[in-house]
Amino acid sequence: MSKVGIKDIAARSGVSSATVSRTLRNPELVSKDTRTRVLKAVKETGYKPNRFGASLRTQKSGNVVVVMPDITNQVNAGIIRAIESEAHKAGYSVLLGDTQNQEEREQHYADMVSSGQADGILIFTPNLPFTLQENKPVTEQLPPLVNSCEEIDNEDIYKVLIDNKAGGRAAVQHLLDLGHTCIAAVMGPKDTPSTLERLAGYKQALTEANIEINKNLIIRGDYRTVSGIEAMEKLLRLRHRPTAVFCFSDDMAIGAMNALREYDYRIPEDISVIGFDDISYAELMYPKLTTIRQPLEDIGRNCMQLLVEQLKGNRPEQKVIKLPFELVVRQSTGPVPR
Amino acid sequence: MSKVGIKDIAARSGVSSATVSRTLRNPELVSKDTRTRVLKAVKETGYKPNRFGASLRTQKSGNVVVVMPDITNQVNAGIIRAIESEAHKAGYSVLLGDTQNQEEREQHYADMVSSGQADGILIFTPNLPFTLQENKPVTEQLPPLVNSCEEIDNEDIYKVLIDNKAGGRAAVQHLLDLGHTCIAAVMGPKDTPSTLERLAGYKQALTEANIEINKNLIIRGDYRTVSGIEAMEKLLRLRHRPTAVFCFSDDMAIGAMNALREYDYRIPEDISVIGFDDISYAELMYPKLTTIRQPLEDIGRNCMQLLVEQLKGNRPEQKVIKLPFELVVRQSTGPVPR
DNA sequence: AATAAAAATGTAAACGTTTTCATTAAAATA
DNA sequence: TATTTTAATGAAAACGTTTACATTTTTATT
Repeated sequence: MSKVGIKDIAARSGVSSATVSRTLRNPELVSKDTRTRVLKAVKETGYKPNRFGASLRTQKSGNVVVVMPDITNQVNAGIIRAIESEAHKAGYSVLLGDTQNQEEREQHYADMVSSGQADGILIFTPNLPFTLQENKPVTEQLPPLVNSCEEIDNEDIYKVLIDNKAGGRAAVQHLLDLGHTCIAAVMGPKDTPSTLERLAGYKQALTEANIEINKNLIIRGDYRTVSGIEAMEKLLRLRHRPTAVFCFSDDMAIGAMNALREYDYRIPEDISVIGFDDISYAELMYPKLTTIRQPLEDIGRNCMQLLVEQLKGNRPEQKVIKLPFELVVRQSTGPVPR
Repeated sequence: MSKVGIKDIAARSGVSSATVSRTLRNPELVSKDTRTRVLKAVKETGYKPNRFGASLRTQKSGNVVVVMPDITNQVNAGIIRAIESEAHKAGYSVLLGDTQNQEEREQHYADMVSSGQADGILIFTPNLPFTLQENKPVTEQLPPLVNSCEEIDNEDIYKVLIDNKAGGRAAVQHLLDLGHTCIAAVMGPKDTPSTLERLAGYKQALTEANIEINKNLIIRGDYRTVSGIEAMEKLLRLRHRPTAVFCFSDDMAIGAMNALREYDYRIPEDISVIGFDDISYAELMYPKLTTIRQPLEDIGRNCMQLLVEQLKGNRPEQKVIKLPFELVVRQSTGPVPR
């Protein structure tokens, strides 16, 4: 591997290392003549400035770390793709922090910014992996940071979110509009903000329609497919079966549909299913899944842009960016059977 | 953010910075007494050793970069999850290089290892983004590196692969066993090794069965869903329609099934569909997709392990690890209609 | 108690850049 | 042509660690 350093280039082109550095970082400061000479040497040797030397001096890593529970998830994958793309544009590299829901790992990735290995952090879990001191303003204690998807309970940090409660409400309202009154909910993982909000939306919609909330119709899931299957199996055992099911994620909705098919129910003739997310496979299911779309691309892009702003040293006035969701009606929901 | 450095800790605990460093890196070299004292200071201040100082000295970044065409893809996502997990175990962080099929980006990520920002690289594209000199042995010119999924045309680099040709052959053989003789193929992106191999397998199986290869039945795709839809539409227009379709990816198979449904074909009664990959959604489709399974988890794990070996300074004898595929028969394939 | 061996610690150099400040060369102005 | 201004370059310090080597302290051996 290349052991050629800035001094080699300096020697090779008969200038000082300072000039080499300038040629690479601030070409306008160096004469055309020497510039070409240096660049030639760089090309010939394949010289790449050592990042640590540079970073040590500048105190900037050029990295950004993103902390996510599971990158396999289509929602997260979609978001991270946009992040990566936007980061690249801004000249940053992204360090992947797949936490697999382990707090230890979350901490580990947060430490990367403490240790200077990353200049900023994107957090998609509801925990703030930094300890704050009471007396000081929050902003001064935190690195460039933005939070998304699972809202951290702190008003002072930057966030990009969708209105999960309104989303949940819209989903249920759609079912109500179709005449359903016995509507089940399959929740996401316990105590996650997104799930709590969607549940609040579910309850609000029912309450507004003067429908009593039936605890038996609310099942706990974890956003993953199998939990959708299991939830559906539980619901089917009920004496008063729901005629519609609102799953808090598309993956669970897909699981639910598979369970229904397993037991020969027709969708939506017997039971309607609505999901949340609008992952790409939603419209590829049979029947095509009705769902609430999250603008994944936008979320990722906005997250990164908001981070880049901070990285530039700015503290944008607006702390939270709300992005719109959208009800996408397809084939998995239909009128209540009579 | 923390501006506390090793010297602060040294001062705080009344030792030299060398001892602090040792306490953190080689605790066994320092007496129990001072150790606790130093650790206390570290804890109190929340000191995190600056990575650049350390890396500059040790010439190790503790990072690994993975270069992939598209992280949104379920296949890649599955692999990278395993990579991340394995990397974490070995104490490495992973830098995400989503190239989005742009050569410029590939190069960019490869430069990260040249610049010392990463100690090793995992490459899932068929190009080697390093220039080699003829006269020297390849191994000496390359950083720790392993290649997977899309095979790079070079015998000297470490690889973990599945036998795509045999996989293609197995898929077609399964269809032949069901009595099909008019079998279409929907290829992946032009000139990618994986697709070329699977095509070779397809042709071999047909030739062995004494079936002439019909070019009209071979359609070019790009592994993505829409190309599967389009390919199927083309096939349906043919005077002699195939009775079975082998799609070189599950995504395309899913697209193909959607197209078939769109035009009221029954699967598998009218046309059988087989995919490749066995992504998690394969068994959630209706009908459940028959496919060739790639052991994603294994691929990722082996890649990282092979890389870690090299990172340790070893050059394992065995250059390529072959992993087994598996035919997973589900519901999307059936006997030929008569 | 004297010596040798081992353990603990400190000193200082080194890692490869960037950038401030000083200096020199070139261009513009008088 | 002499002077001022601007542009181009160089010298050297600084970034924060780790570690080879030197030194001191402790423990073991005689």
